[in-house]
Amino acid sequence: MRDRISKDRYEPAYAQLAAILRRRIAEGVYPPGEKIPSESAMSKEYGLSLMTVRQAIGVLMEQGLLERIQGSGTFVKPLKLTESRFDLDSLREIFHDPERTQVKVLQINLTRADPKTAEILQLPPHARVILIRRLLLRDGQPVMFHEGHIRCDPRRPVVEAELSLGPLSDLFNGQGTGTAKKGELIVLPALLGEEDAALLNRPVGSPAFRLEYTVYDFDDVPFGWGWFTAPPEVMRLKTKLGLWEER
Amino acid sequence: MRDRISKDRYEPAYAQLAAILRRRIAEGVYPPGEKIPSESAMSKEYGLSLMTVRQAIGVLMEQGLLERIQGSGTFVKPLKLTESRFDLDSLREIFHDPERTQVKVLQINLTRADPKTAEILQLPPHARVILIRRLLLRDGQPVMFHEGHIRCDPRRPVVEAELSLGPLSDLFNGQGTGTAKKGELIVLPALLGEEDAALLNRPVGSPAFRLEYTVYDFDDVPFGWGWFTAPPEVMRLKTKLGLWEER
DNA sequence: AAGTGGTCTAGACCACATG
DNA sequence: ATGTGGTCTAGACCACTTG
Repeated sequence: MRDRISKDRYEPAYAQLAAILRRRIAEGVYPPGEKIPSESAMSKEYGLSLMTVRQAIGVLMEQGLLERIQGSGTFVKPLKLTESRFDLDSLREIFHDPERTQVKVLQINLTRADPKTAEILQLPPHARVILIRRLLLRDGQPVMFHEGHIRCDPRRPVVEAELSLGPLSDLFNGQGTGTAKKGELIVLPALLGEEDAALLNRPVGSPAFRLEYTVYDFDDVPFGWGWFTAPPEVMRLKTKLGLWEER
Repeated sequence: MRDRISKDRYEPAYAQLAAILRRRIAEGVYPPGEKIPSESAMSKEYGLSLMTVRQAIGVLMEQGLLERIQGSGTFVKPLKLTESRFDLDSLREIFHDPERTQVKVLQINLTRADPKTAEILQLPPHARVILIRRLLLRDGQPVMFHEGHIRCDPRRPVVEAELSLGPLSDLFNGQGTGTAKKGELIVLPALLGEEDAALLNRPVGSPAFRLEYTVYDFDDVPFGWGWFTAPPEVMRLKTKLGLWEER
């Protein structure tokens, strides 16, 4: 109870309270599964308004440390491996600095849709599509392979951005100014085939991630799909959960 | 401007406003990258308090649809594949119903730590550890393989839960009542080796996920590590981003 | 019935970005 | 200087859970 919120400080009150609660959880004062003091109790104890207390709890909820149960209380959440979340941070680095990243276009064609592409893009068989295959290099070393299929739509100005030699930033850092409304992604384990392995300069049959995507425009029409192939060193799916130092 | 918040309704005002904004984004009224009306403007327009408007925006921010930039405005966020997040929902199903899930213990030993285990668990070479190897079955079909190494600590009552035949729920649905403070996980692509393949009843060399974990107790001492091997059908890493119907 | 979280208001002042 | 989001208050009433 000796913890206080200092008013005259750069750190907002809700953040201070969140830090206090976080520390108490780490010290075992509030063990996993247990209830923490009620919002009104903390409001009085620290001289904060209810909304501020709630904001502090909100912070720790986003971090997966607390759980609110209406009418019953706020509880310390035990670790659940099934609730872990992975993101593609490791790829962000790559696409965010054009200094070290180069793109080598292997192939770019106006061609006819194969059956799978026709199905995914909801096109008649043999409709026209654009096929792109490219290699992503990092400091000159090949790190990722990409194959993409784009609907060939007269209404859309065949998005130069998507064909550009640029750092793919349009696909990964925001679809141009907004052709895409939604997308679907799936990560799969895969083996490097002969071609992939040669391109990426790795042994045939070594394990890699395959990131498949489909993107839809604002009419909910799928306009592109494809995949990236990346070895695990490049695309790390790593996460922490529970109480690590700073978040 | 014809949208209104109806007061007398089961749906909270902030949710109604969030739905309105969501629809406007979907309709292209607020295109990606553009600024939406200011909080005070919406506060006046809909007759809501500022806090309520902020809550609505907060909802859409969590969904990755909006981005607040202090002093500048709130913007519609373009799709960024690198910001997609994957979770282990597919595993949650498995561990949550003991009806269909069985665990078959293949091996359970008090043994000596191998070098890797000693390093990870911060133990002297050849220290005592518990080794568990088990097979997870779903409707009688093998779906997942687990190998775990647990620190053999006299202070801790060798957590029966962890050794139990139970549905592993302690590992995946909350570490008992709270032996674990934090954990680290990494997903890797892998090939099924001879043993794994035989156990899981799959072809040798087929691709699979390997989920490696380490868990720490409240003294920050690592007390267990191990991995799960699962074919992609079992452990789906799939996600959507952008504007799908209901979230 | 009492306690808890969930929603909401009508103000206030501050920090930051932009012109 | 103006407008934006960021924080905060001191109340209020409602919905839910529990004894």
